[in-house]
Amino acid sequence: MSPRSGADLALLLLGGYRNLVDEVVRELAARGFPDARPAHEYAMRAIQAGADNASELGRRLAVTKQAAAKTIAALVDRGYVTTVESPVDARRKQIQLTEHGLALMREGAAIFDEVRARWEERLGADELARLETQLTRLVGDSPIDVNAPGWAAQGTS
Amino acid sequence: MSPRSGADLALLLLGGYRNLVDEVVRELAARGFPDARPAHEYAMRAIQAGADNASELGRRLAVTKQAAAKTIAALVDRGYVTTVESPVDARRKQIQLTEHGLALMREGAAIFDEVRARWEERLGADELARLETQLTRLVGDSPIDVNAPGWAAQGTS
DNA sequence: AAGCATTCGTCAACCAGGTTGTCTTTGTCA
DNA sequence: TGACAAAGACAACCTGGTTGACGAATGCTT
Repeated sequence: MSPRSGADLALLLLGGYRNLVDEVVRELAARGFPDARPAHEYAMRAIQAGADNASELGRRLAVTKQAAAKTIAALVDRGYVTTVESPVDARRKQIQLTEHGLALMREGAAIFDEVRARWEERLGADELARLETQLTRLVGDSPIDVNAPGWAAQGTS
Repeated sequence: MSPRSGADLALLLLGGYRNLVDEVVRELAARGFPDARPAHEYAMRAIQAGADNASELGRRLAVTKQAAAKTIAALVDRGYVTTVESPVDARRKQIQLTEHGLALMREGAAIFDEVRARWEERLGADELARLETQLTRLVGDSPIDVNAPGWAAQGTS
């Protein structure tokens, strides 16, 4: 039993991610956010955590500023984000979550946590915590750095 | 300490997958397969496991037959796969790995296993095995079904 | 044997989320 | 003041998918 090849491990990680994210997107659609995409969640988390322009957002998500600008355009389109001119730097276009954007974040976090709770039931709290700890040890050097002060304070309940 | 929100868990899974796959692609490039993409690995695993035409490949990878056909075209382009007319069904185009394709699979499996070995060093064999077991319990119902008789017999050493 | 439904592959158009490269505008600093 | 760095925008392109429409081959039923 058990996979135990490196390639299988990759498939497990990807599968876990997909299971989780697919469900969140599906649920978000059912709860009034039919146009939310996975990438939006992450971008908005980074914005909430302090990325207030395209270049900075790109840095935090480890993508180019052009890619970040496209994502921002999509978010503005959908009404999750607005841009305002920076009073201090005429080059900058500051971005902010709208009320609608904040509502999406609250709902998204709630769904993520519901899925996590189901996983906790399946594995037991200890085992899930252990799994997260070990994953953190493996992934500590990930380039995706969305978690900065600001996010945690938001509350995910 | 520790993340412990559902969204953080998603990021961990994605981060782990990316770390692993990025390294494999980078190493494959260094070892003579500069044109190998992550999707190729999975498609070729499915082919090796018995998917011998575009429609079947699509089913196993949980994508449309059109997407599978594009992947096959890319693999043929790169010399990893060849197609032959089916003797029994004139509609079918059978696909097979070439020698070059088999070489890629061997090298890819070896690299995956090297990374896994490094993770094992970092976590300890027990902890990594435990992590894989728990992930398997969470992901058992993944739609990606690449593992069928045929692959395991190939040997990944 | 005929007729119909299914399956296989393919074409075309499109989308999401990225990339590189080039450019203008604006800011900073020596 | 002049050189350089940084922000945003534009264009072209790539990968890996999607839908929809289709003809040709096959299989199933009557």
